[in-house]
Amino acid sequence: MQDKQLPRYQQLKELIINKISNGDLKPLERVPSENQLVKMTGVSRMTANRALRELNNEGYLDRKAGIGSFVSDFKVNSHLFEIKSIADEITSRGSAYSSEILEQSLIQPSNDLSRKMQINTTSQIFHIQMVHFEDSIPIQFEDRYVKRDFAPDFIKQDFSEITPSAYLSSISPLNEAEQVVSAITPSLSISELLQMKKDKPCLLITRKTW
Amino acid sequence: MQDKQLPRYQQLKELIINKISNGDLKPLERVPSENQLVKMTGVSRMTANRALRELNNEGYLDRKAGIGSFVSDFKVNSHLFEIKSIADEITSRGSAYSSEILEQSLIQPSNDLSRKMQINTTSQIFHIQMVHFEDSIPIQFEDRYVKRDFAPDFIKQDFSEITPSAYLSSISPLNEAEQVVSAITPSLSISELLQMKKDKPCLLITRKTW
DNA sequence: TGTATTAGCCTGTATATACAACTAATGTAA
DNA sequence: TTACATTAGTTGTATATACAGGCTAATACA
Repeated sequence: MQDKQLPRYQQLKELIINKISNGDLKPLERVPSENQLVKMTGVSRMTANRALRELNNEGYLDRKAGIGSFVSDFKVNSHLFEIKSIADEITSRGSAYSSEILEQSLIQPSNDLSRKMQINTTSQIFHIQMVHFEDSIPIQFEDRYVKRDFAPDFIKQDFSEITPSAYLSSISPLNEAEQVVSAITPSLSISELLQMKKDKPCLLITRKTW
Repeated sequence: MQDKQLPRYQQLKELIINKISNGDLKPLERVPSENQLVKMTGVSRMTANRALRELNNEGYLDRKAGIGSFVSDFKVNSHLFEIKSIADEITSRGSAYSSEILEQSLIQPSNDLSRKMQINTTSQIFHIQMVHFEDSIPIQFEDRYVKRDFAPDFIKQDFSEITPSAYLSSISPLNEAEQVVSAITPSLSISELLQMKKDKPCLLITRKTW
């Protein structure tokens, strides 16, 4: 694909991003200092500086003069997009968060679903449905599909303890999202789950992350 | 406030950003090259490079090797946030855009409005209401308030030719926005303006830009 | 023992220099 | 005229060097 090689500072950046992605470097963990990178890779300090500085600007790292460079805690600082966990959002409002699992299973995708997820119909997909509560008031219904390959242990999780979003972030913190927001009048079953008055509108957020 | 002076690359960045903000440098216009900045300001080429490179990363400039550095066209590339003009959005879908002005006046803000806009009640505020059409179908009702100080000629514009968003962008392209999206059932008058069926939900976008 | 100093690490910035790659304009030879 | 080479200006990258300033731990000293 890309025949010519990337610049060295970019190689350094990707090396570190990869280590973060595959869990080799965990949040808050120390990354090699500029001088260590110089010794390890043979580049000059300025290109090591550029790599770390840009990773800092992009939110991957936190750097402090005199201390060092550390992997950002993505749970706190969601820089790429506001993929805020609904649980965090509720607790940050000072309310109590709880949830109820309706469905948690391993399925074969329908034709429509496999097309949307760009997989073939023989792949396996986790499916989870749950309701999120703020102070015992149901405020969100979640209907989520996750590739089995991406999160093999997804089905084993106890999502009354950790939300799917939080769990998936812990596996691979680097997500981008594409979402469409629209206003709908929910179906009767959903409307009942959320204890809404009949025909009251709500937001439908269709989101795809990778 | 900030007693100690900013680093030189940062001073350079702000100098250029200011020239863009006050219209001294217009979109697509050429900005001084690295070597010109060296001669003009006495910095080394590397710090001029850093200033321009970061402005490029932040979306203020477009740079091409062998060509030069140019102010970004913010109408096309809205990097800060997707404050896309409704007109652009419609035309980019290949549909025909049109609009109808309902109200265009200069008012004194109510107590509530002056508080929301953080001004005093003696300031003057432009008020405009209009409906946006996609292929003759009404799809958006706009209710906008603008500080007179910010755009003194706002009231003179012919918004059947240029949308308020586009006009305000042309005055000051660097906007940030804070917006809240919610689902509502619109009032009867709005619902009629948009030719919606009664009790059909729609999106309410409350937005504040500066 | 307690305190002050120092040494050594870290990031942050700034400079001078060098070479590569790209582009547009210009000059030159066929 | 046309085709090619040259040249100058641009950004992109990489290095070596230097100094400032923040922080920590070891060290020296009273």
